[in-house]
Formats: sequence, C-alpha cells, structure tokens
Amino acid sequence: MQEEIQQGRIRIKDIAEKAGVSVGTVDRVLHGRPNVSEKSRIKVEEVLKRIDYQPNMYASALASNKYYKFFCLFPQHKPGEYWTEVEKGVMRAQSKFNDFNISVEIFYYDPFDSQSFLKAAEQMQQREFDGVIINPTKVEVTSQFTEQLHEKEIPFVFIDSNIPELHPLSFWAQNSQKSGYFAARMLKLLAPNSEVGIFRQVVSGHVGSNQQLEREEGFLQYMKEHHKDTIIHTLELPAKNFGRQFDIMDKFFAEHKNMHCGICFNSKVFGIGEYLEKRHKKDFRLMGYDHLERNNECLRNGFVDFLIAQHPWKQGYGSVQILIDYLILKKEVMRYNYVPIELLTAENIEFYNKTN
Amino acid sequence: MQEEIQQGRIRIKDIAEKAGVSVGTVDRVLHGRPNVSEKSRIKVEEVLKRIDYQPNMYASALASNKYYKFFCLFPQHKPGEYWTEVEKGVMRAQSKFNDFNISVEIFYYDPFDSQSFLKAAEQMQQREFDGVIINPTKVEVTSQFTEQLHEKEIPFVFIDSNIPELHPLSFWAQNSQKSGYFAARMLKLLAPNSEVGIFRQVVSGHVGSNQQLEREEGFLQYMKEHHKDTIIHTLELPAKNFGRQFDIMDKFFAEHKNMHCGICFNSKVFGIGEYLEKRHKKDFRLMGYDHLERNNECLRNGFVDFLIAQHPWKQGYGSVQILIDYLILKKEVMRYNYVPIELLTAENIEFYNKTN
DNA sequence: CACATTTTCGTGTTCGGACACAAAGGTACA
DNA sequence: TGTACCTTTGTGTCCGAACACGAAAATGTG
Repeated sequence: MQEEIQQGRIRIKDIAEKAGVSVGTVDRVLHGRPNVSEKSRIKVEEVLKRIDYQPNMYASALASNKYYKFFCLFPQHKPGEYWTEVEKGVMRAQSKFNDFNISVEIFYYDPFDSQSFLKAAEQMQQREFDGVIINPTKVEVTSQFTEQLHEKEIPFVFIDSNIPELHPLSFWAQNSQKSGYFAARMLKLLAPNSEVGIFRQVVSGHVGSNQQLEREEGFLQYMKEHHKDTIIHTLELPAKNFGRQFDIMDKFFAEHKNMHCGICFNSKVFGIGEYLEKRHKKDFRLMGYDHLERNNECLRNGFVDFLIAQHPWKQGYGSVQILIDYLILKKEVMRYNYVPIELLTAENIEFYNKTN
Repeated sequence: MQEEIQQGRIRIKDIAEKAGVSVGTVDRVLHGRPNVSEKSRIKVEEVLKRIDYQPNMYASALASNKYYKFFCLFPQHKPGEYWTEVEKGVMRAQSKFNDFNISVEIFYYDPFDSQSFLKAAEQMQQREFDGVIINPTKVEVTSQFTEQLHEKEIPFVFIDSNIPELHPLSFWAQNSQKSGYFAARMLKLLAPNSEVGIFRQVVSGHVGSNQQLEREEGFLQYMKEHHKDTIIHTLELPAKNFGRQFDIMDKFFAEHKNMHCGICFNSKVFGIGEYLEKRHKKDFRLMGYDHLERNNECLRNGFVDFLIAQHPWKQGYGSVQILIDYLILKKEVMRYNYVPIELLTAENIEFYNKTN
C-alpha cells in the first residue's frame, strides 16, 4: 500500500491549479496577506469553498521555521507533591511536540507570599516568550500580571483553578464545587449515619486556597440537600506538618465519639491517614484528594478509603496543547476544560494511568 | 522569540559535520542500510553515542511520502451503542494524524456468527493494508486470521478484550476481572445487607462474551473474599430486547423479596433500568457498564446508581496511535494498555469527557 | 597493468508550505 | 510618450529527512 499517492489530500498547488493562479497567490489568500487583486481572491475563495483544504501542519511548521517559548508560573513544591505531576505533563508535551520547535520553562512562586508571584512575573517579562501557563493566586495579584499580558497580546492559560474575569485564553481545572458535592455523596455511602469531620488546612489562621473553600462549599451543599441532619465538626490544622499535631487531633477525636468518617479537601490527606495508622484507628472512614504516592499508600493500607483524582498530568499536558493549537496550528481552542472527577479506591487505583 | 534558531535541535546535517562524512552516509547508518564502510559507520556511531538525536518525525513523514492503510474489524452494532464510541476515537485519530498520510477503514462482523468474522477477514485480505485493529472473537476463529497476519508480518492490535497467546503487537482494553471486583465493592456500599441480582445476557442459552464472564468472575471473587454470606440470584435474559421480558422479570423480582440491588455486566443495563422505571420501583439499587446515552438517562433519573466506564473512545484512539508509533515513528510501543476503571454517578457524569 | 565489477560515498531532488524577491502589470503625472 | 511608483503575480529557495543517481574509490580478473 505504501508508495501510493493518496487522492484525498489537497495541496496548495492543487488549489492554485484549480483557481488558475500561482501558489504564491493562494498562500496570500490563505493567510490574509495583502497584495491580491479582488479578481484573484475571489477565484481562490471559490475553490476553497468547494473543497475542504486541510493544510499539512507539519510541513507548515517545518517551513515557517519558528521557535516558540512557553513559560509556566507554578507554586513552589517538594518532589512527589501534586505539582510534580503537573510538571510531568508539561514536560511530556514539550518532548512530544518538540518537532514544532517549542520549549517550556518553569518559574516558581511562593504560594504564601503574593509579592513572590509578581517578582517571578517580572523576571519572566525581562525575557521574550510566546505564551504562559499560570496557576493563579489572588485575583488582585494575578490581574497585575495578566493585564500586562493582554497588552502585549501574549496568550495565557490558567491551570488548576480559574479566574474567568481575567479572560484567559483557556483554562484546565476540575470543577471544585461539583467535586466536593460528589465527595459528599461518596462519604455518605461509606458511613451513612455518622457524624462527619472536616480537616482544614490553614495558613496563619485562614484557609489559603479557593479550591479548598469551593470543595467544602459543594460538600456542604450536598449535605444540605440530602442529609440536613448530618452533624459536621471542623478541625483546623496548620499547613506546616499537616497531620502531625497529634495532641490536637487526639483531643478532636476524643471530643466527638460519634464521628466515624472525615474528609480533607486537599492533597495532604496522608497526614490524617498516617495519624490513623499510628493510632491503629481502623473504625474511621477517610476521604481526600489526589493521586500522590503517600496518599496511595494510605489507600492500600486501608487508612484512606477514597481519593478523588483530578488528572494533574492531563492538566499540564493539555495546557501546553492549548497554546500549540492556538499559536501554531491556528485552531479554535476550548475556552474551558474540566478534568473528570474520578474516584480512586484500593480496587481500581492500579489502572489510573497517566499516559495519553 | 520567534525567528530564532534553537540550539538544542540536532539535524542529520549536524551529525554529518561532526563525523566528517556526508548526510547520505549518516542516513545509511541511521537506517541500517548497506554500503557503509566500517570506518565511516564507527565515526557516525561515535557521534550518535555522544548526542541525543531525535529525528524530526514530521520532516521524515513528509519526505518518505508513504501512505498507510489501517483496517478495523469490529462487531456490527446500532448507532448509539458501545462500539459507536470506539469508532469515534478511531476516526478522531485518523483526522488528527491525517498529515502522516494514513487512512482507516472499518469492517464489520456478526458477533453471533463466527463464520462472519472469517468472511470479513477474507475480504480484507484481498486488499493491501499496513495494520489492523481487531476486536477478537473466539480464539479458534480469531487465530485463523492472526496467523495469516503474522505470516505477512502485518501488525495487529486487539481492542476491548485480549487473547495474549495470539501475540498481538499490543492491546487496549479494561481488565474485566478487576473491574468486576471493583463493581462488587461499590454494590456492597450501595446496599450492604441486600441479596444481589445478576442480570446475564445470553444468546441461545449461554453467555456470549468473555468479557461478561470475566467481570462476573471478579465480582464473585470479591464476594467470596469479603462477603461470603451474600446471597446471589441470577436471571438470564436473551440479548434480543434485553430487559423487555417483563413477565419473566416480574417473576424474578417477586420470587426474591430481599433482593434490593443488582448488576448487569454489559452495556445493556438500560434495559433493566427502564423496566424499573416502568414499574416505579425505586427501592432497587442498580449498577451496569458503559457511558451510553440510554444508560446515562437512567443514571440521571435514579434508576441506575453507578455505571462503570471504560473509555471506548480512548481505546479506539489509542489503537490507531499504537500502529502509527510502531509503523511510522518506529517507536517502542506498550504491549498492554489498560483503560482505567471509572465510576460514573449522577454527580460526576457531566465531566466524563471524551477529549484527549 | 588494463579493464571490469563492486563497494562506498556525496550530491541533488523531492515532500508541502512559508516567504523573499524579482518580474510584470497598472496608474499617475509631467 | 516616457518615467516614476505602486500593486499584483509568479518563481525560487528553504525547512529536515528520504532516497535515487552517479562519481569516486576499492577490489577482482585476465
């Protein structure tokens, strides 16, 4: 079958022949470049209307011989944490689309220090780049950066959470509210009649991330709609060494003898799981977020029952793809991209795959 | 940033310069073609060892100017059924990789008539093709075709289920046994103390598909390991108009008053769900397989509680990708590809997305 | 050593599209 | 009618890799 010519493929040359003009003219029409007479333009457009021309993107990228630089702005993190997976996705996309002549560079900010976000942004702006992937922080801070990007007409994609009013090109995230709602349904199945504990991560006294708040909101909404009488207790624990405050936790559990299930709206649930393990507390059903090695370990040991995963890998990969589609392939891009809300259990976790 | 030359990219030309030979010689070494002196070969191989050469696949595909034809052999089906989604994935891959000069053609067989499989295979063999995606039927039948493929050295990928002893290039499927095991865990959560009903699809008296059998096997294993005392009732229903045999079903439900949950190990669970709806039977928890419009409708109405999805779209897309990686990009391919075992509920189904 | 044959190797063309450049056509004005 | 200038159009080169072809070098044979 090889060595044959496929009839289906239409080239610029074919269009030129059909329209009775040269390839140069077709090229000018296709790209909306000037210096084409009305007569020629119409001839070409007629042909384009009749046929379905799909340019060979690889030939195109090859010929244009351009180089694209994408920057990422992510929170600082330790290896093995949530953002490591996002980065893996980004890097995978970079190598996968390497032949388009792209490269990606990651910048970091301290999520607990908003000045740090702007400092990193400033560093980036001293260099040239064609697109950015941003994990947004507070609106007032993020907007300072994105306004400059809008001015320079540099597209940006939000990742992991979204701020629609800053008008990103697109975003990749999970619907936090709905995922909290789903979590509530699942927790109620695990422990239908139990009081519920919520383990909050706080930084200097208040919940840092919007995501955590939105998940809790969805969770509470489900309870209001379906199980109004459920009693909920909340324990606030500092982000540093989350779950290692054994004395506070002992007290919390001792005070609520009828609380046999709980949830943690961030990826640090292993902190609680490991506490339960230390205390040999097997009668407590626990849920949390994200496919991290330490969380998975708890799942396998039975100290976490369910994890909700949000495909960080896919978010990273997808964000790069969005920029490529928009800048290089000139395709329409989806303005919103929600990752699925997935339930991981000891029984299905081995098949939660990270490949594309 | 555009218009710059990226330092990182290495071309054949660069290798030639470093090795002090011409591009022709480098090309011969890279492809293992003859007519290269030992001396030149070593010079080139030295350079290749030092650097990490990643050929520009798009330039390569462009230059080779080959055309690849892939065939699929799938079961006949009506629109909207499971296999429609697989086909969508295949077609998406075809258009996505169109610039590699590939095209895909689908052949069908009657899953209840094994002669039909071989007839379709024969039809295919009268034409030329470079790779096949096969949904295997019985081993004895499938092997007749795959042996011929091995002789001709045409690679084939199994989809939806696997027969390892026929040595496919790769396969894409869900682990049926584990997915049944997972289903059992979930059903036990839904109705912890209830007797269980299994709704089997049978054709002329016996279960047609391996997949259904393996899922049931996994299901029973979970029950044996964790809930030995669970009472299970089985109802066999013919594939034609599955779930429309109201009289038989009425009898089944009447006979088992303590049976408040059930499962159906194939994608036709909507048949049972719609029965429950007609009978206004809200006290029965039902599980089934696959993201089909009629199943989703049952999920939304509350007559099916959980669906297990198996990414048919991804299986189709992935199978084409395997053939491309192997034949065109000459990459190592994964020999086994399991799709995740995903739980769909009314709360998360809207985010079960089919995009890549 | 002359000549034929085989092996080795470099050059040139090709793929489809982007873009530079030059040639041709058109218009304006003295 | 000639010249200047702008618009329109076609041609040629390039991107990176594949492969055909022919030249050069090595080997074989009488």
